[in-house]
Amino acid sequence: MAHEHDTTPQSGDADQYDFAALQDKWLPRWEALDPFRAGRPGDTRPRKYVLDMFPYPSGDLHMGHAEAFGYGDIVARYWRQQGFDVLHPIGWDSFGLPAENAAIKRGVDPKGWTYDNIAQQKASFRTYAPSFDWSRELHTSDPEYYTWNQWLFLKLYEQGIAYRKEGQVNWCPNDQTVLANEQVIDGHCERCGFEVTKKSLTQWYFRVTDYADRLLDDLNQLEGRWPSKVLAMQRNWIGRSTGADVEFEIEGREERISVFTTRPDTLFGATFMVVAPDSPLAAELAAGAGPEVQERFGTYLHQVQSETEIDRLSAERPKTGVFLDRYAINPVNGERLPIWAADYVLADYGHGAIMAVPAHDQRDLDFARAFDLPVRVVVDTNAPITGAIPVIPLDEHGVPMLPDEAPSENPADTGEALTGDGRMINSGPLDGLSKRNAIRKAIDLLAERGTGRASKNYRLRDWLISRQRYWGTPIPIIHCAECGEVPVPEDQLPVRLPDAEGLDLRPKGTSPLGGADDWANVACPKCGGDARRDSDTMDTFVDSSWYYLRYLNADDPTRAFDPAEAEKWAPVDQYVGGVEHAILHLLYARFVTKVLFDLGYLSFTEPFTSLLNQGMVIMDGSKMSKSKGNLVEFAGELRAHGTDALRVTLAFAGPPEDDIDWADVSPVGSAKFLARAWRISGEVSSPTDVEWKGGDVALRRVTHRFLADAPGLVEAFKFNVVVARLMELVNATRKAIDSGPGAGDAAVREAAEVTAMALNLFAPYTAEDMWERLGYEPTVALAQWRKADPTLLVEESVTTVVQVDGKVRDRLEVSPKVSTDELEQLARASAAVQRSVGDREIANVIVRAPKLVNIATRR
RNA sequence: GCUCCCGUAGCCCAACUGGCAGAGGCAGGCGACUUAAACUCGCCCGAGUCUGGGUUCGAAUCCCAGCGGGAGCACCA
Repeated sequence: MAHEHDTTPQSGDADQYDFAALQDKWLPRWEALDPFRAGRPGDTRPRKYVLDMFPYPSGDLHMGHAEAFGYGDIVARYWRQQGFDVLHPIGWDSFGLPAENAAIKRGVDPKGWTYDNIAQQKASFRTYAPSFDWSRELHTSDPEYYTWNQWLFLKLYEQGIAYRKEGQVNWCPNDQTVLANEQVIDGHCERCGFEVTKKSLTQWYFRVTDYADRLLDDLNQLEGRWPSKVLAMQRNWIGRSTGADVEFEIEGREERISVFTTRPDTLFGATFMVVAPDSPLAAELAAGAGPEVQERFGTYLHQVQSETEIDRLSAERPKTGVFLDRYAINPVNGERLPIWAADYVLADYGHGAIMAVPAHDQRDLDFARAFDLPVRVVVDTNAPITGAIPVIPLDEHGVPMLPDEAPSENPADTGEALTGDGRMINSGPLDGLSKRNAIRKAIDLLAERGTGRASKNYRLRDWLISRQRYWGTPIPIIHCAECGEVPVPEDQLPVRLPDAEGLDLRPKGTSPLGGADDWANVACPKCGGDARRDSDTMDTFVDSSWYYLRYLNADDPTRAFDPAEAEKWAPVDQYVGGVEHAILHLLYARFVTKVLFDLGYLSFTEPFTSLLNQGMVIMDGSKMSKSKGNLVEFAGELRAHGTDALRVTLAFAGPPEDDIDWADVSPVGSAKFLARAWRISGEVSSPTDVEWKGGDVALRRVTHRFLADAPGLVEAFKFNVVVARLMELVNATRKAIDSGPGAGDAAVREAAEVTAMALNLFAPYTAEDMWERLGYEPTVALAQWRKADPTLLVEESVTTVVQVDGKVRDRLEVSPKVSTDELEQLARASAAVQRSVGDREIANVIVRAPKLVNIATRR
């Protein structure tokens, strides 16, 4: 501070940070440079594939898009600066219901509506400046794309993975249409709010359940690379449970009935059997029981089927059911078990029938108490369990307690089923065993007698992919009266979607495509006779299940994707998107990837190596919505603050996976920071070839600490911390200019250059302009990340904290290379320490050189 | 009901995974520049980490219990 510097900013526009001018200036120049095209011939850089979940073209970008694409772009730009050829493509998930709904409501063409939206949204994207390789842009609604959906369908069909069956599907009685599971919100239709019911229809499915074990087990590979929340949700959704299938003889029936149970150890506690009322089995059993039972059952079934999802959602409601006047025989003890039909048993899980053990299952107990059925305890949950050896509990006199008098509470009285571990009682050969051992032994027993075996079941159901909708991929199947289902030959693909013109798109329970007779009536590819095309279209989740592969060769008209390109780029290194797709999309993409692996097209089994889920942008503590009047419009924010300030604000707000409350953040503050950084680039007065070594060491230390730390922070998605560290660097530079060595110092130029280079991740326009003002050619996006100088990372001296009994008593300035012994001597010599220790005896000295010494005294 | 995650300055968030609770921002205060204001620049103010136990030389960090908030699943045998 001994010398003076002229730090007065020059007046005039040259020193006014104007984000709009920067955007106008750089956008056309970048587009001319086209720096983000990946996979150029001869490019020898290592590769990275960074992918954002592609958007549905709703017309404009919103804050959620800004956040997600902003994060994806940080990662893409980062890897580019680390020397990678980065593939960062973009496309449009452009099939789907909103286009069709708009068409119905306003009488417009779904195609025109969709492509208009894309054009509009693309314009917003340009200003927001993500570093996309636009040359690979795809639209799932183009025949060039969906023809490969059809190809995929045919491959799955050949494998028996795509199949048609009749099943219970979600049905909206108001809209007269089938709904996907994801379109049922709390039992209501997401479009009209009507209560959803079930209807039996013949639909196309993909056999996801065949892959259940792999989908579950392979999640272990993703541990630590995917959010644990998503892994948990997928595990939960797949819901594997292990147990046994047990076969019961039925009086008056040839074949035995299988039930699935996770508790074969409690077989001796079974007191009745329950079948799902809406299963064929229930109908058959009732039919065999005489007219009175049949009538009772019919009434009950009718009642069950008229129930809405809402009713079924309530687990609290009382149990209902009817006795079928039939009996099953318990295979382990020959007991007669009455058979009931009750809707707490689901037709499509396990075998649609259960053995009821009311003493040890809460649902069975509730049912037993409602209908006064017997309850038999077979596990003494009060008995201590020691490893594999059963321990017989003693009573207060030291006498071993006999099994029959052991349990203290009777579930029939308390209403609480005993579900814990314990010692088997009243169970013949299983008596005395622990739960785990009893399960094993029960399965052995059943296997010996040929009445059961170990078994697994899943909560996961097969994927219903057919939709009675227009705006989707036509299913490439032809129905022939003679030949049945005939797949469209591959060389006749694509089956193009007919024009919407003249079709009635209103939902009426059948596919609009069925009304396009010219389109639907075709000759059977097999026999040449009259036949009709399948009129359903595919779930749009089929489109998104493999799109990451299409980007690799988006223009190739000869195949869905090139396995050689897949070998080069895939799997995706970094996937970014919303947690709302935690199950459906991600599960389907994982499934399709495994199928393609099995077919020999891919060499990997998981599509997305690492996953980042961004949180939501909220306002005033709650989700933004028009009705709440707390909407933050992306377009308005962009106009007010510009791309860079928005992107910095989103990156700086907190951990990316947390929700961002727009009321808590300050885009104005971000703009100030950017202006501050930008101004520095105009003040630097040293030449581009200045020697760094001559620069101010204190500032250089800050710069190089940043260079050393930022990569790890970016890779850990701690974008907020990187921005904070950049702010620190800018503050330090400002200080060096104003009250340090001044704007001409080499360290100031170095800091400004590093700031520009790093700001490229968050604020591309500001970074580029700084780069130019510092004397470089565009583009900073391709400038390589500087290596930190290790000699600048070690301090000349560090502060050692000296504690006595954990409390800080002194600080010592020492060399970072100080030895443990030396440091201990220094600490012991400290006057403050000696005063603090007093005359107490020193029990232990912990030295963590060079940072800390803790002296523990005997107390 | 079950499972998981999170509680740090007025607010948003850091803290090398056990070693000085503060990197950064917002808000607030003071000052410089200005006729004044805005802008800009500088300085300042700030919690002992939700509560109660435990482990440890040492706990925001690990363990147990509770309180508060959020998310997912919910008759899946």
